[in-house]
Amino acid sequence: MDAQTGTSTHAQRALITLRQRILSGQLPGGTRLFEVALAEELAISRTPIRAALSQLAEETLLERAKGGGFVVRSFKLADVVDTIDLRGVLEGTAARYAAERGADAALLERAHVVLRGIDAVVSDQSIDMDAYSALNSEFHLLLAHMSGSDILQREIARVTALPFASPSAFLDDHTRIDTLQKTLGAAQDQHRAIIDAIEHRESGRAESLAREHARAARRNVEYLLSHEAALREGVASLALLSN
Amino acid sequence: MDAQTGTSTHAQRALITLRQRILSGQLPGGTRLFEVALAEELAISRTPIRAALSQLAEETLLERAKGGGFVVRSFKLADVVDTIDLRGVLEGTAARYAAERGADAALLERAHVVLRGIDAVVSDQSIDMDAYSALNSEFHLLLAHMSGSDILQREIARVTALPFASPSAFLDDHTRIDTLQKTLGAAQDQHRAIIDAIEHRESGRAESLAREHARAARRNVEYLLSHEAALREGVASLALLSN
DNA sequence: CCGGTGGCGCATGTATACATAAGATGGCCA
DNA sequence: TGGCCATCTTATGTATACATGCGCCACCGG
Repeated sequence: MDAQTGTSTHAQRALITLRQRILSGQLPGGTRLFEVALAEELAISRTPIRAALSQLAEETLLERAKGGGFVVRSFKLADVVDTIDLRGVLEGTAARYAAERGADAALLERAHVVLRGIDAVVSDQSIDMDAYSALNSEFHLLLAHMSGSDILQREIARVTALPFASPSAFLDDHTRIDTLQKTLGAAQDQHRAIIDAIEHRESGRAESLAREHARAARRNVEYLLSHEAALREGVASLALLSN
Repeated sequence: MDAQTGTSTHAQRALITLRQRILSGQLPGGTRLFEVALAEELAISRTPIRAALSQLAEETLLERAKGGGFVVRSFKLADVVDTIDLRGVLEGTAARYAAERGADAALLERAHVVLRGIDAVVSDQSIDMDAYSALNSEFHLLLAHMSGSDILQREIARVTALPFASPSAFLDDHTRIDTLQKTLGAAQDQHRAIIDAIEHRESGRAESLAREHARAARRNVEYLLSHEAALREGVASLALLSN
């Protein structure tokens, strides 16, 4: 019905609208969301609004307030760093499991295909960031899958859902091409090393490498944040930060 | 209003009732929950039922079905083991952070008090399991708190919410006193070692110890499951398992 | 001037009627 | 006899009216 969003129900559209507003910082952390106000603004009834709010709470973007109601979750700078580190810990565990238990051959093969794809993108003169982002995301997805643990995979997906903890966060903020190429090249080296460790069943090495790989993303954030407004401006992934 | 459950709203009561049914295995994994049926049975309208179902989805006990509706999440045996291991990984990270960043003095002091309390309970002739359970839970809560990371603390709380991943799961299934006392004594040694490592800022040791501590719980589960029906019967924490 | 108390208003809780879409079912036709 | 289509059932989606409960503010009494 709704060609714009591709969804049919009011609740779905409200969910998408509100999520976008939270992620963009338009609804800052700590903001309380009132059902009636939202219902009037979106021109629908309270019922689909409540459904949307519930789902946003599942995504951890909202928290239930005491005595009912929802409040936009607020993220401090330390939370961003901790979440990225947490992703490193979880992906490290995934890599370790893959090495210990043995990764599925088809997944490993696909990983090599993805790695070659990233090579092609990075070596190109003008880097296609969308293509890189897609391939990078798939690599991290494959890594989680290789763990062979549904529980772990699910948990990684949860943490990764936060925009600043996504493997492909902070990719669109590199102004100079040479710096970007160097950064992506280093990340790619780590990708290769992780797969190599998994294939050689070196679980400790695999875990350490995956952790360190996330650490690079953390360094990137810390660099962005140390330069305050100048760089932080226009970094979409950080729009929902509190301070 | 409701003296039994101590809650006031219909949604709260429905939440408690349904959660109990899922955890007890009365509603097996894969069961689809129909709003109308539940509403009639609990003699309330669909609205509070939907509220309760949403909250159960937040607790990961329910999953949203394609095309709407909710299904009871099903846990395989491997999921139990993986979740306990995941707790170990997360608590290991908490212990490492505490060692690296330095734990709050008040929390450390409280931890020592708890450890002395556990000593008293364990050395007693007939062990007061409720007292042990409460102290053990508090110890693990303190550990998460010592990490100094809200993100990590929250994630540990999420994982720990599952009954079989709780630090105090599988405590009421020990028939012989001597075995129990030995088990709890070993766990207590690990508790002490973890705190010692944190106090001496030995982060690697702290992380390893916390992981191994969870591993003990995992061994306990694997033992229970290897003896099938005989032991598994009557272990409340495992009631919601699929097979 | 201060403290308590009453009421009022707002936000969520609840019930219910109606809309809609997807799946089950039965019959009909090839 | 098998497959397809219409229809009907059923479950969720949505709107709306009413209930409830809590907090705030003002007013009154000391």
